Amino acid sequence: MQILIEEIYPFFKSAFQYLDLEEEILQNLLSAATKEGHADVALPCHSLSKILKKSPIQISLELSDLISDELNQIAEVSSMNGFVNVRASDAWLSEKLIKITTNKRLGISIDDSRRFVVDYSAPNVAKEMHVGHLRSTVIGDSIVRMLLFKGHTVFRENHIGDWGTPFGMLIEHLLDVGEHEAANELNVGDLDGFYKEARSKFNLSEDFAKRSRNRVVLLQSGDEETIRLWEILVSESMRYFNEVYSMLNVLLIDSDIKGESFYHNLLPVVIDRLNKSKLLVESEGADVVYPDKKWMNREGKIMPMIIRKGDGGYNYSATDLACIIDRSERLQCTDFLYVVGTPQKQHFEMVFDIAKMAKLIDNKHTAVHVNFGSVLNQDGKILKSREGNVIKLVDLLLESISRAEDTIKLKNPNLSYKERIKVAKMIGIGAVKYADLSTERTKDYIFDWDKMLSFEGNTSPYLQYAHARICSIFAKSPISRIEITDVKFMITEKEERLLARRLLIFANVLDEAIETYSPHRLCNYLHSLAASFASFYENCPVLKAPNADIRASRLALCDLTAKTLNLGLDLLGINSPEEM
RNA sequence: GGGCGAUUAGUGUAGUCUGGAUAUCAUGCCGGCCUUCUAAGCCGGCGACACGGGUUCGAAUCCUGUAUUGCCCA
Repeated sequence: MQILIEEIYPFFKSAFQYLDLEEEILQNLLSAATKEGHADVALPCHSLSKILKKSPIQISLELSDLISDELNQIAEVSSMNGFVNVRASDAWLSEKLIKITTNKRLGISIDDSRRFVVDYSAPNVAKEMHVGHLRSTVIGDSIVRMLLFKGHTVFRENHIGDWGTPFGMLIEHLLDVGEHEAANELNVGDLDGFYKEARSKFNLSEDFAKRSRNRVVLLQSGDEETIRLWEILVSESMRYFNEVYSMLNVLLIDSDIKGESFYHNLLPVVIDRLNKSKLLVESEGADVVYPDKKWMNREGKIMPMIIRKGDGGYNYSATDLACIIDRSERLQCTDFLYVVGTPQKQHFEMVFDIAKMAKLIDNKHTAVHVNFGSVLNQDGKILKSREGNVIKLVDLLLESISRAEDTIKLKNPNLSYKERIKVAKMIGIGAVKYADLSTERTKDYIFDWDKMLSFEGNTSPYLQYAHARICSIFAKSPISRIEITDVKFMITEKEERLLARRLLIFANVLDEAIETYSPHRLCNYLHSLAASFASFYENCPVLKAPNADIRASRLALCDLTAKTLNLGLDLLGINSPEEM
């Protein structure tokens, strides 16, 4: 409990001075208790044993004697097994609760503002969005929300695949099918069908393949008619992607699109910069750079990063470096986040390495590959979009919503049709997003319909349910939520104590979540909060509390819990229905 | 061949950076709780740090070896 540590630190400091111990030791040792049941903050004394030539038990006793009286108003101090244990007093908890309750940001501080670019989602034009895009989109979006809330400037960038050789065949296929017909096909979301047809024609017909290659050349050279056709592909795909985004309730909008084509004109600049830094060398006809950190290829030779192939075509590495130039120099950003799967790890390490070598970025910049694990099927194999085996993201979302609706019908038949539809969307989409956000992002993820859509356990419906129950209390309460001001919290029951403690660490948890770009930390926290609320709810009557003061206090606990759940879920990009 | 990562109850999962007390949470299974604010809930019980060595007063956490496994390498 960070706020308690800060508060009691000075007392420990003077006790340490009295014992002639260095402050640095204190800084390392004084920390949140590992067991929630033992204490809030603990100081293990075992390592002091050597210095003071006494047993840890004796030291912990002495230390607690030294500060026990001083901390009287704040906390109870005891010693056990060579630990000094500090447990916050009910009065102190109450006082701190008042502080965050009267604070619009629930005690969350605003950081010194930095300028971030978050690169996420990145679907491919004329290709279906699948579960792999889900991870990037959902994780990236939550990180964006958290950064914004902490007061940073954030540029969202949706780096869509809208350039390169496949567009030759896609455009030729578009011409074959007819513009209107093709737009229709893309519009209804049959992107994979369109792509596969083009691909199979490319493989089967020599003539079509030849046309496609010519078309790529036209596209690269900026031929007006070709560009017009290309724009049809892009805009129809985007219309479809936007439907998915709107369904998913993510922040991405059209102006966030910075596709590969957007950086096309910067590619010669990349070559120029690398040349000026004398990094670019010729190898087997290609322009390459050897990063400082050495990588071996299969033949055991030092492997360069290819910037431009022998045929003059640019590699992804060139585009990625162009992005860095644009983001650093035009947008003046300091922090670059790439929400991209772990398989790209080596690629990004090389890119960042080269960017530093070429002085495209320096010490004031950070470039982080916010990597995430693969989506696996039940057999533990990578879920790939094989023929006839694609799982369309839209279908997944629709099924989730429909399952949520079935459950609502069952559990709350009194809800009107209109409400039910609305709430089913919040729950169905929330369940899918939460399933993806709540596990440590670098781990592989097993795609499991039943688990994803189950409303039991560590899931968003559980959190949403806790929120809805609180709203339901207020719906029946004579005191409304806005009337809750300068309440005196009366923390007396063990369920109230636990709930209060959980409420107080929100700001700290959020800081940790954003520091490591780990939404799952926020998820785990919200689940623990909802669980402690559920326990409180069962054991501490609110509206039927023993007296008016306790009722007011409990209503205030309810209100703060609801606000915390609401804000926490919002930072995950999940809605909190008021009834469900 | 080189590089990077992973391994925690039947299942899933947190903790590993920065070592600390009885390893988190969920699911599952067993047993209780609806005339009382939404039982999508609550209460109680069962059950795990892959294996070996090292460092340390103390190791899931640090070092090292082995096994299994995943990914990346014009």
